[in-house]
Amino acid sequence: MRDRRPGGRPALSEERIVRCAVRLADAEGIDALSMRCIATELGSGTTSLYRHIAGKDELIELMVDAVYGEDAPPEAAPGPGGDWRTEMAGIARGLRAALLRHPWLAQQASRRPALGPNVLARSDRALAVAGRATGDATAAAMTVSAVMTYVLGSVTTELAEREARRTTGMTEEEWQESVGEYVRQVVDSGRYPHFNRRVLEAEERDAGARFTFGLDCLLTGLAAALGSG
Amino acid sequence: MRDRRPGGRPALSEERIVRCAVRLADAEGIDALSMRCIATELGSGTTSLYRHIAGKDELIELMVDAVYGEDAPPEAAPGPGGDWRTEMAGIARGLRAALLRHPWLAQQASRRPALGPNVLARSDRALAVAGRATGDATAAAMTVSAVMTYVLGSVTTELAEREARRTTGMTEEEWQESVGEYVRQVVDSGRYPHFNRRVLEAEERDAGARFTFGLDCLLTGLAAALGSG
DNA sequence: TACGCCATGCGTACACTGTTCCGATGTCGT
DNA sequence: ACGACATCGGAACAGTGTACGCATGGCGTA
Repeated sequence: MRDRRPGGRPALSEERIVRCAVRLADAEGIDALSMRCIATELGSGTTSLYRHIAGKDELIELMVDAVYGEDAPPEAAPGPGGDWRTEMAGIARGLRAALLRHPWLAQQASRRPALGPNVLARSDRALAVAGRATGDATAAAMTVSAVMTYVLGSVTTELAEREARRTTGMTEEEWQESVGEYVRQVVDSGRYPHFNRRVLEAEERDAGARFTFGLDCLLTGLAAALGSG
Repeated sequence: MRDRRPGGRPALSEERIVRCAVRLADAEGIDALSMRCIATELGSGTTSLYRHIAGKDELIELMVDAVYGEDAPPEAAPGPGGDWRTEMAGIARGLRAALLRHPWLAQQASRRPALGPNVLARSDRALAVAGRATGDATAAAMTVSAVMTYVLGSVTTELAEREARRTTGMTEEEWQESVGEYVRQVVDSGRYPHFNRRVLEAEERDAGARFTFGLDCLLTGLAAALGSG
């Protein structure tokens, strides 16, 4: 009855669905990602998707691993010439970039552990670098864990504000205005003296600067721990 | 028509609703938290809740600030006698404990920035400690940011596994079994040599040990950065 | 004491969600 | 040419957040 694509090749496929879902989640946010939405975008019936994926949970897992498999920026995979610190910093920046590219990714990190093949590949590269700093496999594993952990927390904090802005539909300026008003009110209450001091004296560094500062400190501490181990 | 509570005092209140919601979210997970569920638990109609809170979003914000306001464990607020490093470590452990006590809390951190009064109070205490390490307000702010960020990432990673176990209803052993099977399969593929090395050689440290290791390293690096600044 | 206002509670309804069931359709192997 | 089969998709179901409007009863005021 309906017109079908000539040749009978399937219009839907796991890969097409996942790619479309990633695109939609990037554009509209993970909350707005619904099966009906994906199907409409793909020009197919809603329930047809279930011929290729088991359910929404599995779909999200596939999405997560798919974006972890995106080409890492070149700085994340330099030749093995440099020292391990700059290389590890490169890997961290690459991970941060991936998490920032797909704001929903960090949210999923708190719901299920990422264990897909592409995630494992990233771990493998990081472990290789850490292995150059220490021969102790346990120490190397903990080093990688600490760095990944810091990156995740940093991006999460950074995205929280951005997401709040997006869902409320505020522009950067409106948001600043809104938060500024609230902060001023809190400062005037005088109950948080140190917070006041920060607001009044500290210059506002952007998220990138904060990320780099903390990462440098962490790597310094790791180097110290590994060197004396 | 219905029996009402004598004295006409309102049975519902924002505080009662928030407390109940926190209890339910702790017990059943944030996904199972629905308005109908809260109302049933409270013995009231579903839409009655909206007399006291604006909507689910606001409710969650209230929940977040409520648990941030829970009494911090004593170790988090020692007298100002000790050095700033151990005090900051105490604050970090206190934050970690709060996030672990309410597994849904870390998930919300990636959706909206925490700005409630109780959150600000915690920031204030941390800034006080950081201020003892450096006179530079900007440096102090970045130090606090780095520590909080690390804690959030660490707990997020830790909870991801726990949550996955809970939603699949697996016991610790079943989960280990399930993941172990998958890991063995990956190892046998031989595509991730460093990952293999970790699996084979590294001893498995629990989440608490990993947290402490990374935190110590971060604090070491921060001390170096602040000392030379 | 009697009246009316108004905060509070809540039943109904609506537009959504993910998912299961089952029928229709078209292609391919035999 | 015919039957098996994979693919597609409409209908239906249980569940969600919440807007609307009506009942109810306590309280301030006359």
